[in-house]
Amino acid sequence: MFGAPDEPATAPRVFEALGDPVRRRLLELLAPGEQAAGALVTALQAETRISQPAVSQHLRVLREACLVRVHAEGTRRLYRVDDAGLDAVASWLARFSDAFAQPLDALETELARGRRDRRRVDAARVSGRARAAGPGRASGA
Amino acid sequence: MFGAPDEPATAPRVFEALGDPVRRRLLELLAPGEQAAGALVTALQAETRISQPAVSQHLRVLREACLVRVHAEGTRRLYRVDDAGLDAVASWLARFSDAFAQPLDALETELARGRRDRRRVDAARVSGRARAAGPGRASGA
DNA sequence: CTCCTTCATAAGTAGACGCTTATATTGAAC
DNA sequence: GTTCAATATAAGCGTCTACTTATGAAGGAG
Repeated sequence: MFGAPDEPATAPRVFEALGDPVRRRLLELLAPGEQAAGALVTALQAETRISQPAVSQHLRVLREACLVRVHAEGTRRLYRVDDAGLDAVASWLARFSDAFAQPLDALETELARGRRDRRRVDAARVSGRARAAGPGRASGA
Repeated sequence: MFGAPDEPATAPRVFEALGDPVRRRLLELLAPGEQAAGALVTALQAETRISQPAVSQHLRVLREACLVRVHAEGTRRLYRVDDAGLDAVASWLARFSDAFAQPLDALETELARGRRDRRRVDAARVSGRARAAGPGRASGA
C-alpha cells in the first residue's frame, strides 16, 4: 500500500509547490499540527469543491518539495509540516534582507545556539511585517 | 510609452510570481541593487536563451506582485526589488515559525524599533537556516 | 475470508502559462 | 523633422498543470 517513500531529502521545487493556492491552504491547515489526509480533504471540501484525488496529488507535490512529511498510522496517513522546505524558502528570502539585518542575524544565531542546548534543534526562524516598505532597500537610492 | 503605472499597492499573486525560476533569477539579479531592464535581459541571455519580450513579461508579473518597482530614467526603465512583496511572503511564512520563536520576535521588534528611530522604516526581517529540521515543529510529536 | 475504509495511482482533458515573432510607443540624438 | 535605442504590448502557439472519473492496494472489523 502507498508507494515507496523514497524522497531525495533535498527540497526541489519548493517555490513551484507554494505557487498553488490549494497547496498553501493545505499548509495553513497543517500549521496547527498533524492532520490525517482524510481530514484535510474534508476541510478543503468545506471551502472549495475539490475531489479526494486532487488533494492527494497536491499532498504528493508538497511531499516532493519537502514541505510536508507523512507517516502511516494503520490505514491513515498523518501529514505534518516539514521544516526543510520552509527553511529553503526562508534562506532564499534572506538574500533580500536589508543590510542592517545582518548584525541582527548574528544575535539571533547566538540566541538560537543557547536555545539549541535547551533541546530544540535547527528550527527555522522567520518573522516579517506585512506593511509595504519605504525606500529602505539595500540598493540605497 | 510604457503603460500607466497603476498597480493596486497590494501584493496579489506573490507566490505565483515566485513560482517561476526565471523570475526568481531576476530578483536575485536585482538583489545587489537597481538594474535597467536591458541589463537584466543581457544578464539572463548570458545564462539562458531567452528573448527580450519574455523578460519584459516576467518583469510585468513581478511588478503586479509588488516584488519589483520601476522608475523611468529617460528611455530606460530602472528596476529594483520592492519590499512589499517580500514582506507578504515573510509574513505568510511566519505562521509556521516554531512557538519558541515568538519571544525572539518580540526582541526583534524592540530592536527594530530602536533602529527605526535611526531612520530605516518598516523593512522585512527574514533569516533562515537551510538544514533540515529535527522534530521541533509546533505540532509536537 | 469478505467487506469496508482510507488513501494512492492511472488516464484523459481543459485551461493556464511561458515562449516566440512582429509591432507599437517613447525618448534621445542628429 | 528623421532615425536610432530601449522597452512594452499583441497575437499565436506548444507545453505544463491541475482537475476529473475510474481503479488499485492495503489495513481493520466482522
